[in-house]
Amino acid sequence: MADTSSKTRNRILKAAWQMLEDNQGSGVRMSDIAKRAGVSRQAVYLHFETRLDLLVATTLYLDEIKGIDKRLEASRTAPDGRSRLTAFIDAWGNYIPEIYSVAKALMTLEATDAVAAEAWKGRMQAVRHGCAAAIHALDRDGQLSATYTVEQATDMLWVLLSVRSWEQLTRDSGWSQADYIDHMQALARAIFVR
Amino acid sequence: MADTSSKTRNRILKAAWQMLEDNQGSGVRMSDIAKRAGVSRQAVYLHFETRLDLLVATTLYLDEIKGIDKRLEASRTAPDGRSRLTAFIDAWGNYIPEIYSVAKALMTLEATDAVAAEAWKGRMQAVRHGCAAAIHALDRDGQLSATYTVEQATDMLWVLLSVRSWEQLTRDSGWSQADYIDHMQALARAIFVR
DNA sequence: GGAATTACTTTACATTATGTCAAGTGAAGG
DNA sequence: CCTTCACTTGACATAATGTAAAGTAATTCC
Repeated sequence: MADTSSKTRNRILKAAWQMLEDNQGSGVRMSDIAKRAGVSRQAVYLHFETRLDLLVATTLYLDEIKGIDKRLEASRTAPDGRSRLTAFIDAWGNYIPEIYSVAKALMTLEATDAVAAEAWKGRMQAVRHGCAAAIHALDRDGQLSATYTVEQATDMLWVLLSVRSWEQLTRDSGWSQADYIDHMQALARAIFVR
Repeated sequence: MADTSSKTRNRILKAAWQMLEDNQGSGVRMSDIAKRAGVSRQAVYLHFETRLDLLVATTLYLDEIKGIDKRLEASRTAPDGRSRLTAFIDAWGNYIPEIYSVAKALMTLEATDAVAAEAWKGRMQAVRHGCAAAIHALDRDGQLSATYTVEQATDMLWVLLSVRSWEQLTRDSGWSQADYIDHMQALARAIFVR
């Protein structure tokens, strides 16, 4: 069954997620996932051609489970650019820790595998679109700081809200999640809002 | 000869550097480096215990060749905190592209190898010290924005000046090196200088 | 009720890069 | 002449991904 809805397929996805969560996204092998799902290693390959395919499918699975679309919608319906920016940072910034482990595994592949790099890039483009939408909203309100073009502001916001930046601040520098959100919101308002 | 100054050892380091530069830090094997250096693969292991050791040695080799210490000195002798911050961003920010390929190879290992993670962390701590020094100078002048503690400002500057952030802006978003430097300097002044 | 299909298991193997091991070579130096 | 040093040569261990082929047990179809 190459279908996207199969009991086994879902068990594998859940196992992959849990396994990555337990190990913070590193050192998880196909055989570990298979074992956790209670199937043979080959069964995994029956549902996912490669490890990369499985990881990508796991991020999509998480997006669905976690209802990220709905959560991002709050920022889309914000009354003005400024509050939209704040809401977007809240929604995306708080989603990062929930997907971090799976994202980490994908980022690890990214470095050595060109196909994985493309896949990760695609996923991150979605975030960039969110950034762009927030900046555009600000611009439409005539509230975007003159220091930045729409393009530049989008790029900068995208970097600030990257998984890597989140990782460095919360993991390496020990910031709490609340501090991260608060500071990012304050920083974004300080530099982007006129 | 386990010495740090040996003709062959230096040839290997140079070959590693060139090879990584040519391939942007990915897909470079020990055998490729050996071939380029004109020695056997085993000769490389005679001088460097592991691939990680070789990569770390290559970054140190680059630091020396490029004279990074001297270049960072300019920021240390700046007359005031504000100019010190600007000078530091100029020095470090312009050093990143010169070491990027080697750094990339190290960052790739970082994801899977705990020892590599430690090594990379150590190298990045040096950058953090530079950030801390610049922020401290600003603070001594009574010029640090009230929005940040010294600690927080250091962490934030460290993220902004991380290799990952540079990578995303210049590689993924297509910023020129000059744009990167200018914007980082302007941003840092805007948020950190009172 | 027998045949075919489906989903999965089991076992074995190819691949690729790192790192180890042991024996050999050729030149420099006492 | 003999030893030591720096390096070479070739073989092997390891670890994980991915492939291949044959087998099994349950369901479905006629």
